[in-house]
Amino acid sequence: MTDPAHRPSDSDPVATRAAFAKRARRIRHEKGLTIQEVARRSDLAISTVSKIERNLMAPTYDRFSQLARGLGVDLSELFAEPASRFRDGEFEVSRRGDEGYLETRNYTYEMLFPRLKGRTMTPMLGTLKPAEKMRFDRMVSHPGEEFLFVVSGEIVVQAEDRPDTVLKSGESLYFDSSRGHLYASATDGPARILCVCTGMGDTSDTAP
Amino acid sequence: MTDPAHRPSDSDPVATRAAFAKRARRIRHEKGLTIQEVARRSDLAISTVSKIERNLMAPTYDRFSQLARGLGVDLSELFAEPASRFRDGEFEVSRRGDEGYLETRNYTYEMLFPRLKGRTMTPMLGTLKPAEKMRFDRMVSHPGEEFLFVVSGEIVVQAEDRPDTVLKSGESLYFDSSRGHLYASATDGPARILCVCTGMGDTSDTAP
DNA sequence: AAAGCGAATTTCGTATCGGAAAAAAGGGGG
DNA sequence: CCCCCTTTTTTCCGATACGAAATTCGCTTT
Repeated sequence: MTDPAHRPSDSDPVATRAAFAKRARRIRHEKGLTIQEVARRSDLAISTVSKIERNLMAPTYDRFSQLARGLGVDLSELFAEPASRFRDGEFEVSRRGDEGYLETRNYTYEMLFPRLKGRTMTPMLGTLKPAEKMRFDRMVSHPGEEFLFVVSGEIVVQAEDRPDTVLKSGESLYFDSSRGHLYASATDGPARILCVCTGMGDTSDTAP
Repeated sequence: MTDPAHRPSDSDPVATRAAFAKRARRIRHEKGLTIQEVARRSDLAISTVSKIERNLMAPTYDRFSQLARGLGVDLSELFAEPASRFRDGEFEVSRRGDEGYLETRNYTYEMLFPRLKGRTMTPMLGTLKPAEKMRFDRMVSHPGEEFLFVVSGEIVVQAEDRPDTVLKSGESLYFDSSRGHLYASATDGPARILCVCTGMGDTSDTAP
């Protein structure tokens, strides 16, 4: 009915509500709660929770907000469907050199937790070759944020619209990954860095 | 009573609605849209959009779902409080010992980027005292995820429903922070760790 | 000033939400 | 099978969302 031309994201008027209803019920079941329990914790009427879960009505913002509290989830979580979620007591250790290597001409990256699906952060250990031995690649940029910590050695960071920055062992950097960036060792020898990214999904793609 | 900012998952019933209203209007202004334009694209009545933006009513699920479409944003974006958002090319270096210390009986934590508002990750450097010298605190837990890397020394990690885990220098750990946890040095001397959390807002609160 | 005009707000009637309580649907015992 | 207890659904009605139209606001133009 609206212009066929533009489609912002997807968004469906009432179609998504059915999905929302199912999600609400599923979350409740996963947490082992009863309707009355949720009703009590959210200060909603029992009947209201029941109707919402069966998609018999469209809750107002207020009820919706209360429901989230009653379910013990963040408001935005009620919209975050997807699948492989990092959840409930996940706990994994990484001994050095486990697996998930990523070798390029200038870096050697080791993905630390390649098997943990749905996590927010993507940590990796890298070994940087000296700057003079590096081929000059173009800078990389990707959505999300990036935290960089120098474990040993000394590195130089090139970033778009920024003077080069030298970081010594123990120093760190936090920046918007969408700014183009590039690392290299600042000395004759290699340098070890620890790099934690967000917004990379959880599949290995391009190195930072 | 609740945090002034927002965050963990508590969510106030109607208090947050005001923030929601402001956000809706701000997004509309940022996109240079008029109320009627949004009304047209979302198939909402003009008056409805106006009332929602001024917090004169609590829209139903269907309405704010339509509103999101009309604004050209994803539903979840309407709830993701950007507040002070980390944005567009942010770039900050942390030399060791800058500031933001957090000293407790058992740990010494140094918040690495206390000034960077709106970031997703909260990185900190910690020095752990030996286990035998630690007072036995109860485990801490908080929403979000946590990545821990041992910079030097050797540590022991206690976690709920988990056998104690010993991590040596260079090894790391990734887990759901809502599982109760506690760290200590595993040797006679202190240990240095790097800890990166998510979901802590960006104000310093309890140590991990 | 007054007029003109688009944007935003207010008014008002109706459709719908949403709470309290009644009814129904499980689920075990005895 | 009947009774008792818990969980869920249905019913009923007061409260509220929400659309159409009227009104007011904030401009610019003459």
